[in-house]
Amino acid sequence: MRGGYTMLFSQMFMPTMKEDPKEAEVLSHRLMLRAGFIRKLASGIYTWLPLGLRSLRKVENIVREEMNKKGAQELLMPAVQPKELWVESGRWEFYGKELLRFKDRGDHEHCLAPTHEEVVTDLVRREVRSYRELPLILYQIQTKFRDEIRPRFGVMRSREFIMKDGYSFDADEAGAEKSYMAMHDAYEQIFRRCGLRFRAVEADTGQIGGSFSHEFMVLAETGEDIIISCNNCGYAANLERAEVRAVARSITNKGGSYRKVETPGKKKVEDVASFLGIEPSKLIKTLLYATDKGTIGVLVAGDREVNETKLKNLLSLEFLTLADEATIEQVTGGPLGFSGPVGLSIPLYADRDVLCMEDFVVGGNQRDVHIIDVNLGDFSVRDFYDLKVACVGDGCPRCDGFHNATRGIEVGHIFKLGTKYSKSMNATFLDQEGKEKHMVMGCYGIGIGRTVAAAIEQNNDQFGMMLPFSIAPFEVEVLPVNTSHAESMEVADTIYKGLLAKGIDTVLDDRNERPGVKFKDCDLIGMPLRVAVGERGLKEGMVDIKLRTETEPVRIGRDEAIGRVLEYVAKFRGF
RNA sequence: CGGGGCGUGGCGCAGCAUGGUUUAGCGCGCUUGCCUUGGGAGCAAGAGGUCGCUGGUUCAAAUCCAGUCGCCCCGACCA
Repeated sequence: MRGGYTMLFSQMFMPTMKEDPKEAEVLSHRLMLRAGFIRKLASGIYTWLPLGLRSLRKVENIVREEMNKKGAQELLMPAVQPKELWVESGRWEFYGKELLRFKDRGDHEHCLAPTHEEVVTDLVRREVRSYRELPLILYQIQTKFRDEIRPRFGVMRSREFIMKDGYSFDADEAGAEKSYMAMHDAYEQIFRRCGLRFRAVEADTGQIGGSFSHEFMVLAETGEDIIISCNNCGYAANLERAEVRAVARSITNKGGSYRKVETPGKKKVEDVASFLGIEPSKLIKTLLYATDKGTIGVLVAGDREVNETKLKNLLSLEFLTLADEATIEQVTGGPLGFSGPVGLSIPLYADRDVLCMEDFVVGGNQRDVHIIDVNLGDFSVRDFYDLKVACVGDGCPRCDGFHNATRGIEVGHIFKLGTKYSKSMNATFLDQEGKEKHMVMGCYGIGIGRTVAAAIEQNNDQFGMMLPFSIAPFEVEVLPVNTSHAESMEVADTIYKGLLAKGIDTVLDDRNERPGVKFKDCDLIGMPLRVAVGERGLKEGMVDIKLRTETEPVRIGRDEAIGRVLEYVAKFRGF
């Protein structure tokens, strides 16, 4: 039996654990270790064991099917890539330490690929000459490596990971949008079929520009990302992207009545506010940033944070960081913690909240001094923009609703690249008029392993995993309660073989273990459907069928078991 | 990279402040036998650790000191 298709637990390599391993913090990680899905080799580097691999493959196949349905074609690109391509795209320099670099014996520099824009663009530019060959969507399912700052949560954020990455090449913007929408559609199908509760949210497009980027977020308390969504309309975005509705200015106070007050040693907003006996929202924070376009100042309400992504995009900045103390003193004349807009000569950008503030407090640009009763007429800013980090309760930019916040796990990201890579790497084609044009690209990623982990994170109970039929390692487990009871084994074997013959992904727990051990393992691994065959039931010719999601089994005649299982599978497997 | 913590049989831990009664211990797991079989049983007998590594202090180091490696957790990246 060994070496063949092993669907007998007695012969399967499935090291389950009764106790929680110390290294695991989040639930999915713990369960994946306990259920024998994965084992760690090194920080952020994991082996997928047979059970886990079965789930991983099922996700992969769902991805393949849905990608293929959209006309995308699978290929497989190298993980080791020469430096030259990355220099050409400009990313050898920009990618940073996440890009693992090394030299081969000939002293040539290479990297372990974290993503494949360079290679796929190089491939396509060599082979595609004509608009007739476009559009083209290529994808692969392949191991990537990113030397993450801090790997954690097991396979959720690992350094080596399996990713589906796809790339579209179109002749024009309209085509690129079509490809993008096709991928968006495919992703919806993929995550739906994986049984995930998810949401596609708008994401930042950053330096690449363009207006299209969505992240597919699996909703989970332990998610690392924050999703802002409207309680009224369909608007949803990640935190760095989330916009806030503009509010009309209702203040007419022209100012001119401000005065300085002593605020000895009060640098933080909270300290100043409590010292003056006012709410932090009555203050305006003046933050100085060092940028590639010089030092700038940003004004935001005292109780809010500046969204640096918004700021970066607004001013098309390459580089943005908070100014150091020396710069602050030089620009404002006062120390850190006492900066204010009054009298400053650097460019000031204000959050729109400031428009609705009156008689507020700002720093006095000198030690231990703040200014109170300040109004908009008392200083000048370039303009007012949406610059703050969105919060629960903020107004939706699209309707009259308000923002909610939830946590999510990013399992997919689709991105309109435009001509960033086709320009830097000169990927062109001849259009209908014989003119040379740059291809318009998109890229589309799915973390395959992360998707498995996210599904577990979202589907579990105190006993273990509760994966859906579509991605559980097996669909059905036949569990003979006592393997030394001949009739039990006979009936179990008949049902097991009968289900296999019907194309049901079935496993037989034929281990000579005590019942408790087998039931616990079955629950831990989260077999969607369990058929328990025991001496007791058989006395009446019955076996027990139980869905993992139900608490009580259904007792049914032994000869009807296969038929009933087929009904369940038909109902829940779907697709 | 900064801050915190941990490295002791396969897993989870105790022992370490106050070096020597410890032949380094416990639970789970593992092996063998008996027994048991509808929710991680019971009894008995076993196997398995140069206490992360290197160096130092000492008559004596799991225990003290230094260095080093690995891992985990909290903050800056991304699928």
